[in-house]
Amino acid sequence: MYRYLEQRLAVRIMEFLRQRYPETALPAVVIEQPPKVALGDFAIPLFPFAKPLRSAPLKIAESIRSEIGSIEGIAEFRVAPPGYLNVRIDRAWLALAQALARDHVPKEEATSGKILVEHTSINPNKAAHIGHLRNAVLGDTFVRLLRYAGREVDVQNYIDNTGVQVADVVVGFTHLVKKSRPEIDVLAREPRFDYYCWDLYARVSQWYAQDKQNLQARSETLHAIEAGNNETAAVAETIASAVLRRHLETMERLDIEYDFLPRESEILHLHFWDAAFTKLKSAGVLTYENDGKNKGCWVMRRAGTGKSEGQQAEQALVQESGGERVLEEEDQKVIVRSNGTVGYVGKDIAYHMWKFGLLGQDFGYRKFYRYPNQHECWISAIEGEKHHPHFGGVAEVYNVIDARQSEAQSTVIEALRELGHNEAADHYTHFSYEMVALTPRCAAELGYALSEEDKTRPYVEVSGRKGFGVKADDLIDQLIVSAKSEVDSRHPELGDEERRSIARQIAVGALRYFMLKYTKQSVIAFDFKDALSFEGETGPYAQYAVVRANGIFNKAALDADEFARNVANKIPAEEFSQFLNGEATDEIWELWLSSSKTSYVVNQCIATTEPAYLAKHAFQLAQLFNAFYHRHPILSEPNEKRKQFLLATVAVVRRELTRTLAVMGITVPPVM
RNA sequence: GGGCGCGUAGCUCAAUUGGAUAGAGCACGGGAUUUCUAAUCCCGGGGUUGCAGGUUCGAUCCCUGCCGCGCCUACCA
Repeated sequence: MYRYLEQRLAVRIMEFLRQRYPETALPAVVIEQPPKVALGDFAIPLFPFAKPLRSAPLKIAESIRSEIGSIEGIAEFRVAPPGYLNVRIDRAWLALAQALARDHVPKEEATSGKILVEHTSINPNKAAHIGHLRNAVLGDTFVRLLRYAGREVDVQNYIDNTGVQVADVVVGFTHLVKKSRPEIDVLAREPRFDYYCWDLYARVSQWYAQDKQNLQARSETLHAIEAGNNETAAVAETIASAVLRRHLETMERLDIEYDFLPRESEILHLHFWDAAFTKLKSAGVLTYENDGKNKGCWVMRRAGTGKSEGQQAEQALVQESGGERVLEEEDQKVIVRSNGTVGYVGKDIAYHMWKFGLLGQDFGYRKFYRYPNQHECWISAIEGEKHHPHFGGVAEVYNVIDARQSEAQSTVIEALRELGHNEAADHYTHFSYEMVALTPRCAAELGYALSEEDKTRPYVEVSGRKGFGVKADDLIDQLIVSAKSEVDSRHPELGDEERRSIARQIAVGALRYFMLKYTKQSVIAFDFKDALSFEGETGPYAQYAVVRANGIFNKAALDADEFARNVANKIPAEEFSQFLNGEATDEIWELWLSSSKTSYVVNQCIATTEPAYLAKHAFQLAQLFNAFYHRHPILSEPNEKRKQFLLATVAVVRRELTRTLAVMGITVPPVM
C-alpha cells in the first residue's frame, strides 16, 4: 500500500514538473522518509532541481505544493526548509485500505519466468555448523521473499558427493578406524552419524599432517570414487547419503525444505562436462597452454582481470622486456588439468549451463526425502523415475554462497557471457554473504586452544577440517533447552508436550532472527550470549508482541483475522480520521504507517538481496506495538468507538507482523 | 604484490544507497503498570563516523593518499 502510494506520488510530481518545464532535462524524483513522522510521511528533496530549473529549492517546493492539485491518498503538502517538500498521507484513507488488506501489485511484476535459488550446499562428510546455518537461513528466507512477491521458485541444494572432503572421511573409515562395510552401514543409521564423521574428518586431517605419505590414501580414494562402480565408491555413497539425510533433518528443524538435490556424481557420470567442454572450446572461451607453468592445461582468463587501457599499455611494456609469461599466468584460471581431469569451476560452468537450459542434457530424477507435509524432495540419478517434475531451464538464478567464492562465481558468469549467453549471465546473481566466525571468548568456552595472536583478534574462523566450530544441531538443542526452561517456569499449567512445542518455536525464532539481523557483508562474530538471548532485538521479542496481540483478541473472544476483514464496515472513515489526526496520535499513526510497508520492504529485500531489512521491519513493528500496548489499555477503553479503533489497530499490526515473521520462517507460539 | 570487503557509542550492529538533530540492542544507572501476563515499557549518560585532503547546496556513504583488520589470489572442492 505504502509502495503504491509512493510510486504514484513520484509519477505525479514528475508529470507536473515536465508539464511546467517542458524544455528542461530533469533529474529523477527521489522519495524519502522524513526523520520524524511529525514532519510528514514522505519527503522529497528538491535540491537536485535547483540548478536545471534555475530556481531555489524552496520556491520549487512551493510551486508544486500550490499547483499540483489533489492526489488520491495524499492529504497535504508542506514546504520545509532548507528545501524539502514534505507529504502527509490521508490517514483515514490509508487506514481503511489497510484494514481491507487491499494491496496494489502492479501487473508486470507477477509475470516473468521461474527462479532457481541454490543454497545450503554443504559437503556431505560432516555435521552442519553455524556457518551453514547462516547460508540456509538466508537462502530459505530469500525463497520466501520471492514467493511472497508472487514468483515461482525452485530450491536446490547442490551436493558435492565426489570431492576430496568425502574422500577424506572414507579414508578415515578405511585407514584409521578400519571399519568393514557392514559396520559402516550400521554406523550410518545412527541418529547423529554426522557427528561421528565430524570427529573422524578432523582426525584424518591430523593424520595427513603427521606424514605426507598418508596423502597417497586420499588420492587413491578420490580416484576410486570418481571412477565409480567399486567398493570404495559404494562406501562413499553410503556415507554421503547418510550425512545428506542428516543435513536435511537438521534444516527441517528450522522449517527449511528443498525441491531438488543435484549431485556432482551425476554431473560426472552423465558427462555434463563433456557437453560443456565442446561448447567452451569451440567458442574460444578456453585456451590450451603449450608451455609455462600451466603447460598442458585448458585455462580461462581469471574473472575481474579485464584489461583497462592503462593496464594494456603496461602489459605491452612487460612483453617487450620479456616478462609476458609471468603476468599472463597470474591471470589464468585452470579449468582442465594437464592430466585431463576437470576442476570444480568447470563442473560448475556445466551445471549452470544446465540451470539455464543451455546444455542440451538433463539429470535423471529419483524421490529422496518426503517432508511431513508430503512435499517431495528429489535427487539426481543416472537412471531416474519415469514420472518426475522438471527442474532447470529457469529464467533467473540466485546462488547463496559465501563471499570467499566470489571469484569462482565471477568466472562462471564470465564463461556464460563469453559463450554468448548474455541474457543468462545478466540473470545470474551471486547472493554473497560473509562468514560466521567465533569470538575468541566463545572459542575458549568450547575448549579450543588459541594462539596468543588469535586471542587478540575480533574473531576466529571456523574450520570443518580442524573440527573447529559450533555444530548446528548443538546450537538448536541448546536454544530449545534454554527456551524450554523459560516456558516451564512461565506456564506450569501446560502439558510437557505443548511446552516443548512452544520452546521449539521460540528457539527457531531466536535462531533465524539472529542469522537475519546482520547485513550480509558483516562477519558474524558468534557468541552464545548473543545467540541465546531472548530479549531486545531478537526473534522472541517480535513473537511476543504477536502473542500479546492475540491475547487481547482471545480475551475479548474475537477472531483477529475476521475482525481485521470486517473492520472497514464497522468503523466509518470519519472515525478513522478523528482518531488518527492530531499531534497526540502520531504514535498510533506510526503503527498504521509501518504496517503498510510490508510489501515495500519485501520488494527492497529482493532488489538488494538483503533480507536484513525484513528483520528490521519486524523489529520496528514489534517495538512500536509494545510501546502502544503499554500505553493504551484496550479492553477497558470506555469509549466504545475508540475501543473498536484500537482493536482495529491491533488487528492490522498483528496481521502484518505475523506475515513478516512468516516470510522470515518464524511462527508464533500460542502463549509465551 | 594484485583483487574484494571492512573500520560508526564500552560491546554487537543500523543508517531507506548523497539528505533534516548519526540511530537500535546489549551492558551500566535510575524508574513504571494490582490492568489485554514484565521475554515488556519509560528516563539517563555515553560519538572528532580510523587519519588527512578533495568533489558540492549537503559526505558515515563518492574520489585520492595513508593507517589497521579480514577474506580470496592451488593442475583442492
